[in-house]
Amino acid sequence: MRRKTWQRDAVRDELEQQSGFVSAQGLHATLVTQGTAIGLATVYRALADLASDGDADSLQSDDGETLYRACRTDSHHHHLICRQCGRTVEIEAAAVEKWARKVASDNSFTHEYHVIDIFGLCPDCAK
Amino acid sequence: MRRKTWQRDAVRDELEQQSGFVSAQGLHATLVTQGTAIGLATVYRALADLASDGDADSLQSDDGETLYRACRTDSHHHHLICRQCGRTVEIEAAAVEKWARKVASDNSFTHEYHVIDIFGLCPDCAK
DNA sequence: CGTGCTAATGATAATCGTTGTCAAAAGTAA
DNA sequence: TTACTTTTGACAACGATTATCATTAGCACG
Repeated sequence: MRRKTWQRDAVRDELEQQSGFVSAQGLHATLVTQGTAIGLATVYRALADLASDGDADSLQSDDGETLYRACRTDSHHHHLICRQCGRTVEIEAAAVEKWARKVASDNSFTHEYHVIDIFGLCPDCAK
Repeated sequence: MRRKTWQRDAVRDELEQQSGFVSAQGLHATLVTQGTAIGLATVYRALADLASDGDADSLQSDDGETLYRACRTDSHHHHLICRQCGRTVEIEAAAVEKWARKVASDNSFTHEYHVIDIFGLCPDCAK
């Protein structure tokens, strides 16, 4: 049985506050800076639980960190992210949304959600 | 100036021998088992060079390893993943690949790569 | 051929994200 | 309350990767 603790709530709330993907360490640092005394291991555990409950997406960044994002099934958007400076551009993806839903239903998968993000080098960092 | 060494050749040859993705450690182990005395750090460096030269693809596995594959542009694919049991279905995404590249170039981003994964509940887990 | 310069190697130490450990603290049902 | 059990958190441990640095060996060029 999963118990309700203020730590889990704090992690969930802070994750929902974030616009994009965050690392466990980053989220922990944010919480601590805000005056929330919470252990790093607890943040890792809370995020792992959120991800396995389907309340968060997770993916591996190219430098080996696990990144998390609050799972928004309603209105979510995608990002084009510069891997050098972190600059992001919001992108329209209606066609891809539809494609993702179709792939899922073609394979009889339900409760579909997806992680679609594009990375690259922005013009300024390309030189 | 990049010098030619038998170690780099050994890594490249062995990588081309492999059918799918391999980790640096795995490739090193294979080489050593075959009687090739080569250092682990050298394998890491050779693979990183191959990847940055565009001769190999690299990606992060879900357990945090960097995996390498000799570059074959026709075998890039994405996954439909059951978030309950982990069962995965490989999916073709040629149209989405093209879309991702277009989004990147429309915004003058170069060296594009993307994270596209679809999650859901497979038929068995849906009940 | 040497000879000199310097990139590459490899054993090992260091780093970094993450997970395991375990005693203490706190949620929950009675 | 009480009893039981999960969760927490400080810290140790772990595994993949990277840095260090003395040694080795490509690769011009004489």
